[in-house]
Amino acid sequence: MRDVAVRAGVSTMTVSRALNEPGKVSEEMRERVLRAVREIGYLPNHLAGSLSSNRSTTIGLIVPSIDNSIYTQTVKGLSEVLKSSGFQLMIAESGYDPNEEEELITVFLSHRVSGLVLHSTEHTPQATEKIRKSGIPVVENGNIPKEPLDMVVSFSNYDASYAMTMHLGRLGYRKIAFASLYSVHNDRSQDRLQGYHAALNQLGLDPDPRIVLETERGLAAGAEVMARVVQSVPEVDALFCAGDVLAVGALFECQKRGWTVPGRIALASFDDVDLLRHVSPSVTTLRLPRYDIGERTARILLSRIMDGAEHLRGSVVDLKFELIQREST
Amino acid sequence: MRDVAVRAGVSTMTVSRALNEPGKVSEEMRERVLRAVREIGYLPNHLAGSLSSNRSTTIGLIVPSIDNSIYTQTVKGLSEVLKSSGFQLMIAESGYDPNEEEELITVFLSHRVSGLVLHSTEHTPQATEKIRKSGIPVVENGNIPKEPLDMVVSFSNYDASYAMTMHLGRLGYRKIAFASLYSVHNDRSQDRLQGYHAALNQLGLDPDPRIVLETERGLAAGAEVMARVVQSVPEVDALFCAGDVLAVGALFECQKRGWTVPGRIALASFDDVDLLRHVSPSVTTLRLPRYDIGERTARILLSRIMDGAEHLRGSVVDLKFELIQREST
DNA sequence: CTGGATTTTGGTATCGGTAACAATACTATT
DNA sequence: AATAGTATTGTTACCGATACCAAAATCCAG
Repeated sequence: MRDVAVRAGVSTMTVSRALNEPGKVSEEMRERVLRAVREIGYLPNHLAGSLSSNRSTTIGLIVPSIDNSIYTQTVKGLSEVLKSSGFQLMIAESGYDPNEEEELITVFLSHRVSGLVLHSTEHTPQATEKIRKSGIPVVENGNIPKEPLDMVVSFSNYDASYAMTMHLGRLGYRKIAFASLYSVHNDRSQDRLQGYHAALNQLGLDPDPRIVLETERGLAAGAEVMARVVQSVPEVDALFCAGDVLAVGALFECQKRGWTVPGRIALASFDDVDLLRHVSPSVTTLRLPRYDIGERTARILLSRIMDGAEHLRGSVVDLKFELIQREST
Repeated sequence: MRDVAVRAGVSTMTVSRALNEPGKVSEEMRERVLRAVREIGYLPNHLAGSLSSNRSTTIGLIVPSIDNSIYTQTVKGLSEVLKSSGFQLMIAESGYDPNEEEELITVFLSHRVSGLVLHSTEHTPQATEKIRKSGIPVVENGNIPKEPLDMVVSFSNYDASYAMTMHLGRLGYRKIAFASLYSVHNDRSQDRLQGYHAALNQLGLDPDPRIVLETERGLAAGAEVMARVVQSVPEVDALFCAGDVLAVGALFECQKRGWTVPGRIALASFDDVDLLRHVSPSVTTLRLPRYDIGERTARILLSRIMDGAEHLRGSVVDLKFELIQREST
């Protein structure tokens, strides 16, 4: 930058202004500086700028696992909005481990990110404390927690699960099995389970622990769950797969065994992946606003950072969901 | 940091050393400093450190589109290795546009990333020039280009496509259709097409422009391609979908129309997504080392950055692929 | 034409660390 | 015990920008 200043015959301060606050500099100066910048091929040093101004243009994002299709839409939404404001995204994965998450939060704070996005809503006390102390805005977006850290942009896993279970009940299914992902350190999973139970209760149906299962992610797991449930409790008439692509695996298993869907057993899923609309029978599911969550998260974060919109502190945005009835129920 | 130094009764230099080069400081000092750090709740400022030392611990990654399942495995591989060395990942998407990519490269260089990972292998001249001038190591990993920017960790799209087409030819298929993604600004796509043509030539089969199609991504596109090809050129006996989930869409279309696979038409795919093994018939495909590419990319980059392994400059790592014969051919 | 208000530009300190070298303390050798 | 050698700690300058305030230039009314 010094070189640019010398070349343009001005002070570094003027160069800085010409580049960052063009309005505060005369037309002529601006051109002279920009020409010098071009001639020298000068590239501003963001590190120095951030250090000096005590403002940064990076946002930290922590997801449990990057290779999960449900996050990518959210990341895309985040990324697109942030890019348009010149912000950068730092991404890391916590592997569903709160301690790992805490570690990553520390690293991000060290990098002086100006905002933090956390998918998980379970954090260690130290993590919470560090974030509070740093004073930067945070958005949680995997669920709507009882005690938010700061802002929340999400949908309610409890409500969604409740809605789908009620839907199955209203369609006349009486023995509704439930499969979800492991619920340790995963309050999304826990809330889904609770929503399911609340709905059963509302429907006047008795819960049956034999048909409530936790499993890992993936097609194979879904297939296995379907086989296990139907064989161990033959009177089951519906399966609600509250996790990832479980339902697809379950459907394939039915096709393989010759169990008709929804004749022999109805099937419902949780996330509207493209696949569910194209398989036969198409699968009833919940459309979750994954992309919108990312977009809205970015917007609310930017308001806080750039406009200092303090009134947004602690705000909770429930983006809702949509139940899509298809052939499988 | 000044506070920590005062509290521990030492100079800031000693604090810096106690934290970053523990070996260069006496046992007693180290403990005294660490205690002060804990008491104050001090968090080092990475920006300042990087600026001062002229070294950063961030790597920039540019992918065409984040919400594409084939990249996530690579990102995971990258992320895991980098994390273990305390490096951070900045991710951005170029939307398949070289100008956008150039813009992002500029931003990343401004942020003084110490390495760059590019999925695309097509760049603007200015982008190439900026990277060269910056002197930082770069890895391309979407393809093996004729003129690499620097290092490459990938597989050959040409070889893979050639291998699959030859495989189909050897199985006795004579009228092999080919579907790929749009090839503008996408040399991966172009290379796949060339591999296909080279194989046809080798097999002594005549190319037929009516059965070579370019389409967008997605299940619907795959379905549409299958329908179009079979109806316009009935003598076609195989379809090679060289892109994403096209093959799954194509398979569903066959099931819907009652075309047996591989009886009426054989089907082959390009990327070994989990799904292809679970559908019925299971689909012949190419297993590409997506995760390994990420892992290896990170390692080679770290060698360059931390050990200054200059002999690695310009190295090209071909991670190969594996052809998986299944029921669909 | 002059004085004061306003805009434009510059000087200097500083952000929070590390590099490079200097100074001091400690060890070992003869 | 003296000296060289090594390990430990400190001093000072600087990384490359921006903040803050001062100085110079420009403008305008009276």
